[in-house]
Amino acid sequence: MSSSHANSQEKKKDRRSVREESRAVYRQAIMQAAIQIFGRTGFRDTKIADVAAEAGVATGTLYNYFSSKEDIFQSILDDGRERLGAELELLANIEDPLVRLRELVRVMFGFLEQHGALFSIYMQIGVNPVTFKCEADAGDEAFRQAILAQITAFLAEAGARVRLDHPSQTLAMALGGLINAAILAWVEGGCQPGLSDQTEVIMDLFLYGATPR
Amino acid sequence: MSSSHANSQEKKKDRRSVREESRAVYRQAIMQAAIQIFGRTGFRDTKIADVAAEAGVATGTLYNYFSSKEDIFQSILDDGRERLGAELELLANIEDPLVRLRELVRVMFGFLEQHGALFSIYMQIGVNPVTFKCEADAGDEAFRQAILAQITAFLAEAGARVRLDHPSQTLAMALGGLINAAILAWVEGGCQPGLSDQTEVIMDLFLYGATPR
Amino acid sequence: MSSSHANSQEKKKDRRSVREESRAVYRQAIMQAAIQIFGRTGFRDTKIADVAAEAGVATGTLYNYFSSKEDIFQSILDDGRERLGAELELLANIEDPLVRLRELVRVMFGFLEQHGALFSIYMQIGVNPVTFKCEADAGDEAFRQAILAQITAFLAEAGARVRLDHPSQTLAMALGGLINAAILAWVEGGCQPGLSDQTEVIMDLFLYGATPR
Amino acid sequence: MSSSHANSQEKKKDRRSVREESRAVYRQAIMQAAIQIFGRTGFRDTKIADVAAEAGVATGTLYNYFSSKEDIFQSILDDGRERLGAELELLANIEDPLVRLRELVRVMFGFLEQHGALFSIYMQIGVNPVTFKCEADAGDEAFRQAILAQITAFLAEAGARVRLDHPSQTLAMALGGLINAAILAWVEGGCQPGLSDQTEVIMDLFLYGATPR
DNA sequence: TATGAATGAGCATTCATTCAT
DNA sequence: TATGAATGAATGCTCATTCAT
Repeated sequence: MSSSHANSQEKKKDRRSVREESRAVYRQAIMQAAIQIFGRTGFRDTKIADVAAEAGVATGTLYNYFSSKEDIFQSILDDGRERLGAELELLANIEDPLVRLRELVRVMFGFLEQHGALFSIYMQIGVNPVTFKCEADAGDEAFRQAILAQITAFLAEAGARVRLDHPSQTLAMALGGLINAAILAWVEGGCQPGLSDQTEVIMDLFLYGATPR
Repeated sequence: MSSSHANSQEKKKDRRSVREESRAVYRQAIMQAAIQIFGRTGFRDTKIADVAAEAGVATGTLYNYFSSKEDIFQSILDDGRERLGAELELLANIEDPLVRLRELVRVMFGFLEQHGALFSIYMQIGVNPVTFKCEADAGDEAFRQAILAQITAFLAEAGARVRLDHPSQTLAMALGGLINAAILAWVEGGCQPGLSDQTEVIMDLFLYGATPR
Repeated sequence: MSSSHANSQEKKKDRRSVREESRAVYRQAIMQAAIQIFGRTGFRDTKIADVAAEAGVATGTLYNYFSSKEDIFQSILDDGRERLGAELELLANIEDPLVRLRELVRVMFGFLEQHGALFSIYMQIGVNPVTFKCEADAGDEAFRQAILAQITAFLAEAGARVRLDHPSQTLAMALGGLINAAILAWVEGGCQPGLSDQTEVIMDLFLYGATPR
Repeated sequence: MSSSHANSQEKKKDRRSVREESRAVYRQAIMQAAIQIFGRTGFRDTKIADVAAEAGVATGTLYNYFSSKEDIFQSILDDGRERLGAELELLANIEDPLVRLRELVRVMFGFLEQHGALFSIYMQIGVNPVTFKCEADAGDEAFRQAILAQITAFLAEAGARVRLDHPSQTLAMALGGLINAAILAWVEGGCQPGLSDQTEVIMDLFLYGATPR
């Protein structure tokens, strides 16, 4: 009897965990599909039906996992931020601030290479603060600012090893621009592998400029 | 009689030119209105009715001057490109390629300051080649490339006055990134006057980098 | 010239009044159609598309005249209330309160005979205070109460000509019940002409009861 | 062995009757829950999920006991009719037809007081023969008619003790209207206890009318 | 048999475009 | 040619029902 009881409990647990796992799997599948479609078509032009089709589920199913089209979009952004944020946190161990800066660039490039489609979602809001309205970009703008703040802090920590006749913010903005330019070129080139290799080039131009020494 | 005939012809001409002028005035009014609304609301979220209201005409009237919502949008872009292109052509007179480069930056910044609302239209397509689909961005991407090509040419013309261990395209891309960064910061700051003043800063960072000499 | 000017003004006026008239015609046509369909199908089961079809217009057209499905429903109720209210006001001239009461019954019966379909709309909210929730019934419940209040007042004015061992409100409630019963029977009988003829019967039963004198 | 056999048969019986009892318990629980929710929200606005939640079962379970949402609704009505019918049958013992009539009113009032929520379900179809369409109201309309027929019969049985210048049906209809009015007032007053006390008032007004003797 | 997630038909509303005046 | 009302296709979301576990 006790075994049967234990068994029943076990089954319940199993069922629950199976269900939870299944939920996670569905959520991920939907988000992956949505990343593809949003990335390809843009938020407004994406039809929920298309996302469902890409995910291989019925439209109604989406609403068992997300409350609305916007919720899906937000969840993708949040998820991406979380992942990138986690990767960036690992940089804290690096002693030298300029090395840390270089690795930050490398991490971002690596992240984009891994999550190409996700990136174009970011493009829809991150690069264009004017177009995309309040609802959706709040969190993301904060994230952009957070990265810029980190770059600024690294530069400040570098002290006299970088120029002091421009404020750290200005230098950070410049590096941000160079990173974006590399990304843009990479996207235009069709997202071919090798973005990470641009790290050295970007850092070289950032640190030493276009003039020969 | 001949005078009367001449008169009649003149009248016809007048009438025709008056009509043409009137058409041009309407077109301009509609485009101005559309720039405001598109800039404020984004392409997809803009309603034709709002553009018409802003322009002070009936919705049907728009379709006497433009064939569709997209046509209006495209016309705005073409118009802007034409104007900026004309301003950039004036640079040809400048001898020194690096001075020419600096003035190119200044011209772009000046243009943006003058056409703030127009700029955010550009944002909707120019900065994000991924999102905005084929129909609309063809012309604009070409324009972007044209500017980059010009920058590249200027840099090539500068010969050994710039580093030769990176291809001119790479340097051009870097300058493009710095320009974009400055623009982005300007927009985030609320498009306050003074963007042109960033020309020196951008060129300084581009040419000499972040490392003290 | 002045004549031409006057003419132009006239035309404008004409156009405006024609337009206003046209608007009114459309509104009425849509409301009539909606009365039919709501009456036949009930609020929830009525599809906007059906109303539009019945009215002979496109679905979008409805929204040029009403802001929502509920707005159409409300407008029908308001309109009906207004008409019935106007008819009831004419009773004020009648001296004898009991005659006035009888004529009130006759007016209500006559109104229903004229607006049969409209009646079943009333049924959807008026008779069932429990089911139909807050949004829609506020105005109508108030109207019901207003009529009951009027009946109550007439009875009070009748003084000792009616029984004083029950409060006027109770008597009014009873008369209301008799009216409703007659209406119900009339509806069940297929809304055949002759409802007004029930006035005397209802008043007779109300005043003298079921017991022979 | 035979005992074991008998035992086994007994067990089967037990098991079956246990199962049947269990089925009945579930059915009742679901119907009770549905009465609450339907009464609160109305048929169309009630979600099966809400009924299931109120009943404390899964949505799928409902469909093991009822074939559809409408089936649940119908079952509630049938059940209520059955119960009320049973109570009304007890009146048969009463000799005097007018006393029987009075007790019929009392039984109905008592039934409503006991089954308040059920009542508002009745309201959704019983009082409004126009709105609620054929599928659902057939049974109920029949029941309404059955009650009216009973009232009519009682009145006919009363012979000259009631007025003969109106057909019994008309008198029955009048009493039905008075009953409804009392119910309506009771509902509007929030279903406070004491509805049964209205029996005397209703009968008094029905029998003697509003005119003092 | 209970479960609860998947299903997908159904529907109110929007808005670019057309067209009669 | 200007007008602005009519048009109707398009789409996000709901929820009764089914079904695999």
